Amino acid sequence: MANDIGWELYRSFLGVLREGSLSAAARALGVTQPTVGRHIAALEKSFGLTLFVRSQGGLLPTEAAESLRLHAEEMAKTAAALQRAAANQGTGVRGVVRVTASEVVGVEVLPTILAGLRNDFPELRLELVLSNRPQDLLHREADIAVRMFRPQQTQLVARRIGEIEVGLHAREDYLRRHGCPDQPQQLVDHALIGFDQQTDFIRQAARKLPAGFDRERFVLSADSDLAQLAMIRAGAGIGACQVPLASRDRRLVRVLPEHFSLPMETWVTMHEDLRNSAPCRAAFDALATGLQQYLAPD
Amino acid sequence: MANDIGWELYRSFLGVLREGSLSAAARALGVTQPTVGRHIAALEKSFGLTLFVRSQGGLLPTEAAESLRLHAEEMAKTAAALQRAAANQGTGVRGVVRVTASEVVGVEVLPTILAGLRNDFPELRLELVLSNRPQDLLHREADIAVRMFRPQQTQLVARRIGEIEVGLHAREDYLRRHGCPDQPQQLVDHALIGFDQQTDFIRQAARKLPAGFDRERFVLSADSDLAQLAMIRAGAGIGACQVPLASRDRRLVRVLPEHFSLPMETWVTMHEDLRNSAPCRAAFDALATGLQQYLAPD
DNA sequence: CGTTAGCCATACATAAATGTATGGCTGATC
DNA sequence: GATCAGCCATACATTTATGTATGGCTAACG
Repeated sequence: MANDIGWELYRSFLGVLREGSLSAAARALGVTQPTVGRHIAALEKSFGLTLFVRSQGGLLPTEAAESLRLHAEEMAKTAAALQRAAANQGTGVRGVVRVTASEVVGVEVLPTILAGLRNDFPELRLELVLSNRPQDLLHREADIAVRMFRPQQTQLVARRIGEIEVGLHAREDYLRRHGCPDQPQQLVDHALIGFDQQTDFIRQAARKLPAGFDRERFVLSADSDLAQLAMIRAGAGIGACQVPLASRDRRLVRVLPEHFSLPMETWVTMHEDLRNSAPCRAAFDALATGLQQYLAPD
Repeated sequence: MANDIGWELYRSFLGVLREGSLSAAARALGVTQPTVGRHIAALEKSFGLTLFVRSQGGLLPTEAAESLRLHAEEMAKTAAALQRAAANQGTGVRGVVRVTASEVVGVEVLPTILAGLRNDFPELRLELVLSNRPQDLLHREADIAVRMFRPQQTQLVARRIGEIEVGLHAREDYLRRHGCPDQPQQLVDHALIGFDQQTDFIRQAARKLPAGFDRERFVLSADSDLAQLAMIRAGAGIGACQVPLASRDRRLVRVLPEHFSLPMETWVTMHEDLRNSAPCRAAFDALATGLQQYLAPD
């Protein structure tokens, strides 16, 4: 049983996996090609197995190497998390804070809030991770999350912001041309902008939808919420979007407000260890107040 | 933004956190004290914060260092997982397989099975992690788990072994002295060996218990299942243990079998990626057949 | 109060890892 | 088919990291 293996080697290993060649990995890692080559050789010797077959134009990973990839990726993630955690540890509001949110919120709502935050704290840096899949706050894939459900785990500091209402909307001129439905059944005659049944939230919400607004009727469909929003704004038809978002755009009109209304609980969440971190705390507070204002503008 | 930090430094960092001094960490890591000292200094410089206050008799971690501890621990765990994964990748049944199980199963049932396995494959090494808290198979804290519940996650290969029955038992001579109860109410007059209400399984099972066998009646209590078992074997009173375990010991007699019977579903589980790993596969099969035999001896 | 055992810091020597330079190889492009 | 751009492997120089040796310090113990 040889001794433990230097963690640096794993880093080179991951580099080669990602980049596909010693040279490219070396460039990415800021070292030279022979160094990476030696690292891989050392690993292969330690493990007693071939990780890459040297071929022209690069190295291609063996099955064994692929099976180790996830572990290496996780090491990289953890190393990044550690480094960020350290950067946020000092005094003063400086460092990098990673914020995760849905695409729509990230594109439409957060920029204003974060810009204001950056204005108050010039030494603060922000990273946005936009994804509908919740990031793992416990392992610090992100520091702060804007989420549409009550967080389950303890160890998380969570603040409930309120409810974002989702409703059907269309552009004014679209409705003028096609008529504005005042009964759900009339939706059949309209161009409906739909969603793919992906997130848990949608699956739940789908049961509460009024008849007439179901998947088979969709004329335009997109898996991206942003694309749906863009289609609504372009006057392509009737679709669902957040009410406070639509009310910013004077051309957008709400459709069937009594029949179609989905409230989404909104939470801002972070790891409890970050309460004492000045930059995270500042970002957390800014997000909470900013989103509150988004929900209920004065 | 300084460059990324060498992963080796994190290893030294964790070493100092664990050992409490540069010298001790150096011994543990197989390097020298000045080296570790330089690593810590390098980290502190990179982060721009003090991780340890140098005091007589060692370094004591600052709050900042403590907040980074979990990340460092996780890096170590992942590195270990990667190394094990690599060791199991080669051809032939060799390498290290980590098996996790409850304490009772690990002490009473597995040794025979694993000894046989080792006999068949001398190059195979086994690590036992005994804990009632389930280990994380996805992150490979263990390779194979013996569990008392159906695994939730996909990505896991699971085989249902059957049901282990838990019943009340006591030693023959104890019952001869104190009489053998044939009604639950009579338990009141006996020395009951009890458990602390810790695991989920017990909390659920507690509801199904017959009257008379509840926490207030316990004369002897232990948080360790092994200690309870030892007390039953020592003839200290009546307690719960696995039926196939008790039936090995001729002196042990089952008590109130009609009134008290808890079946525990038993599963052997591993990560699906390990299906192609010869050592894991061998261990998985051996555990499955071995446990099956434990449940229903011919 | 001296002695011991533990610790950290420093200076210097040594070993190890990295970088530089080069050659040979392949496939693409003109 | 010649040129070029990309890659890996090797030999050699250099930097970097590590180990060795030592001194100073503090707490515990006789």
